[in-house]
Amino acid sequence: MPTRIKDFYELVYEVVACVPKGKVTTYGAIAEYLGQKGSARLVGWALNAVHQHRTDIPAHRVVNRNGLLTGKHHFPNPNQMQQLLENEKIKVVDNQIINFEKHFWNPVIELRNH
DNA sequence: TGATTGACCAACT
DNA sequence: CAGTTGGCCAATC
Repeated sequence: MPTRIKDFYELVYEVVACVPKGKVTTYGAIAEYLGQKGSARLVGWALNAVHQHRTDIPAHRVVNRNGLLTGKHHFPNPNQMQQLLENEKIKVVDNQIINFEKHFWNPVIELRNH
């Protein structure tokens, strides 16, 4: 079992860790930032095991392109994801982020020269 | 080693 | 408008 994290995972974690408080991003945006637009599923895979490698990654700030909390069931406590978002002034109704566009944080733009 | 699946997305039917 | 398909890559069976 490798003690080192896969490069792809590292990149995903780094991007997620750079998401400011009160902002959210999407799987597709991260994949696009990594230059692999079609690999959004890999971002999901990376986050699936995120808690096994890094427990300090705000995975609750990553949702699908609809602003839907598709990954909440993969949290230790599904309610925690929504709770954390609401704790950051992000309103969530019916597993969906209100004013998602307003809270959207695009790594491609924010980290373009990073 | 081949087949299947997965916290996705976009295009097509 | 809803369901299907293709694509991308890694992990599991």
